[in-house]
Amino acid sequence: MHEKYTKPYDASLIENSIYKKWEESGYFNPDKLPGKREESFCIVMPPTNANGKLHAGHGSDFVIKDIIGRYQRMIGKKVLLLPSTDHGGFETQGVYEKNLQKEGRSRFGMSKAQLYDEIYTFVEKNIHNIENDVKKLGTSCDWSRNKFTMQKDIIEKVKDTFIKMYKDGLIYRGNRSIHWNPKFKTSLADIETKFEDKTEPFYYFKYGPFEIATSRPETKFGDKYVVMHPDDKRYSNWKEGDTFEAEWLNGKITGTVLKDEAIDMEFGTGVMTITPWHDATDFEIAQRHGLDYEQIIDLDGRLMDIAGEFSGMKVHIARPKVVEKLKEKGLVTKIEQKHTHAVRVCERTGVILEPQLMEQWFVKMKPLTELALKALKEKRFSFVSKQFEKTFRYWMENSIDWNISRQIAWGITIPAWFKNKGEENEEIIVSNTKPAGDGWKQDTDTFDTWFSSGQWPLLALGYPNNSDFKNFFPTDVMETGRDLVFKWVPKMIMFSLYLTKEIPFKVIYLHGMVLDRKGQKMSKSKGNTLSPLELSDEFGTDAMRMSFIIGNTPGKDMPLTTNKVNAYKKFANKLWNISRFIYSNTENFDFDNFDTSLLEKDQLNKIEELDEFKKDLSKDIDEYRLYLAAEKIYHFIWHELADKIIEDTKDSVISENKDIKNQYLLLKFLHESLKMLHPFMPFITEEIWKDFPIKDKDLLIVEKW
RNA sequence: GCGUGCUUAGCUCAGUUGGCUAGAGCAUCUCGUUUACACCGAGAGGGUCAGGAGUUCGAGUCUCUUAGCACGCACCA
Repeated sequence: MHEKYTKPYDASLIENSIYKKWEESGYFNPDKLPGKREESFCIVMPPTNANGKLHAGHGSDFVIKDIIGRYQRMIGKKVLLLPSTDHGGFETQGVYEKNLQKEGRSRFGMSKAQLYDEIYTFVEKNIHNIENDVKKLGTSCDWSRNKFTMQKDIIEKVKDTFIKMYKDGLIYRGNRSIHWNPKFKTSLADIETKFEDKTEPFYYFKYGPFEIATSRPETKFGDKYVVMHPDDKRYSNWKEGDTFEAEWLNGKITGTVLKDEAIDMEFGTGVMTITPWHDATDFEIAQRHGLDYEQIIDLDGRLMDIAGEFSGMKVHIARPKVVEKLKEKGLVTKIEQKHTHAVRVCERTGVILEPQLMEQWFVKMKPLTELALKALKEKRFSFVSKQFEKTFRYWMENSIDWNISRQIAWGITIPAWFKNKGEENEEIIVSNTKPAGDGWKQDTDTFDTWFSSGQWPLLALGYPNNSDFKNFFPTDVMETGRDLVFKWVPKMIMFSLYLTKEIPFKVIYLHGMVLDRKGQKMSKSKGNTLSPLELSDEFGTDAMRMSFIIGNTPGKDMPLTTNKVNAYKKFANKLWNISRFIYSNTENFDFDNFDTSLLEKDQLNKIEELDEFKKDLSKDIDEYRLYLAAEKIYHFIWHELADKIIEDTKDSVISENKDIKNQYLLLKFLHESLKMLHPFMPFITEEIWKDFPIKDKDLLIVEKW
């Protein structure tokens, strides 16, 4: 009887040493796995952002992939779980700038190169911390292949992709309405923004013969067009191109009437003026009607010279003053104090965004989305939860061109060169090297993070020539959070189809968000976060892993409570005691050489049931019903092995004349149970496996399923 | 406005292709400790499976419909 089993199971005593054993065995590395393994299996793990700590969402993230990986390893495949870190572009720079602020410093007054170097150092340290955290979750990934998006070879390939796409006409330089973050001074893609409801006053102004309504009076300096719906009977006397005189902010102006179907007749007065430079819808109207446009707000978010006495003011300060001036002129007809509307803000920083017209790099999406839709139609990849297929399709059918340039230091520089040829003419060359001749200036912009992470399965495996790429691509499963169904997954599919004609992965498993006990999103500001590491410390990693899986179908959000984690901590202890009982009553039993022909019908039936159970469990895992499989094995061990097998055979193995058939049965059930539970609860099963009476056995992690 | 999901025990949720008496964890109640395990065991209570209609020999499961909730997307001059 082993001393250790006399005490309740204590995860903290064994987890570190077990993980170390696995690492030392080399079995995380597919090249070092024992036995002959024909088939390979690969999951490229979504890169963790280099700027923070692991949160509860990462719990599901790593646990699900690890369960799948461990199972595939046990059924005899060459398994590669590839870990990686993403530089996190804009987000990371934001985190770093906050740190600077705390030190009383700022990035302004620092060269871009200096900022880049400082962030690199910061990130390197963080990556190390994150690695340790991922190990704490029991993740069996191959650290020797760890990849980072800012590695030199990866940067080169990202640039090569850009150049190839430019040559193929899939990337263009365009002057379009983009989302500008005036605080962090960069443009953003649509998916990096979100809407926030704001309740603000809504103003009605007299504008010549019309009444217009707006929530942004401070943008109205240059407006000289009024737009109405062509079917609006109230204004049927006015025709497109009619002009009128109006007293306005800077004195008298001549306005022009436009008719456009984008106007909502129900909203406001049914007439609006347009500000194309600072509103995407207005810009589209202006383009349709061939109008010119003027910038009102600069990149700092301040009014420009056109605003007269208001020039230089931040928009939110100017607004009440502008209204005051209009009031004095007698042009304010009505103010609704509580108008609730959605304002576009930066998803990461919450900063209110200002639409601006700017020259940026855009990816032409249509040819790429068509590739993805075709592959979907041909069922070359599939979603574990079918509902995501619709979301995916919707995004592919409605995506607009993608702004990939960011005006931040922390990112991969865009390999483009500009030469001013006088007036507004600019010559552009896309190349890794400086073009011959004088006057070439390199583009100072960097790529959107998603431009590199979108190519991640390819880049991480060393596309196009690395042997890993040949062995493991296309990968088997993409497992990530359901919020990435349109942010990331389609990009990987499109880049992969474009560059290699292959799909990047066969199966897409999307998990839901982890919520707090009340079903609310976890966030630092609400103070309701549960760190997987704290859970692991308190209840054991194995218990934490089970709680992330059970009772949660793929794609569905899941409230997490410590109560639930505790339930699986109890389960670990139960298994511990089961092992204690079995080992202490089978001492000196020769499991290797037991003659199974001695078994009687009773035992044979039980073993047959065991086989049936295992088949069923395997099927569940094969079809990614991990939540069911975990619950079944839990139930099997507690209510079959403990409640029935042990209870029924107890007397016969405790007595002086031990029944060797039942001893065998107990060990057989324990053997299989440990294997079946191992993907879910790897630490405790590996620990118990140490004492299993088989000679010359290897680690459980590579035991044959 | 468009889309997706949800509504099953007091709470959180499973229930895979329709098929034994609808399950688990937590919570509640009763009993039990010289017992592998009190981080336990034996047992109990608790459900018109949101409402309605339909398909079927049979519906928690499929179809339609009503209501409520959540999330995503679009618009918000």
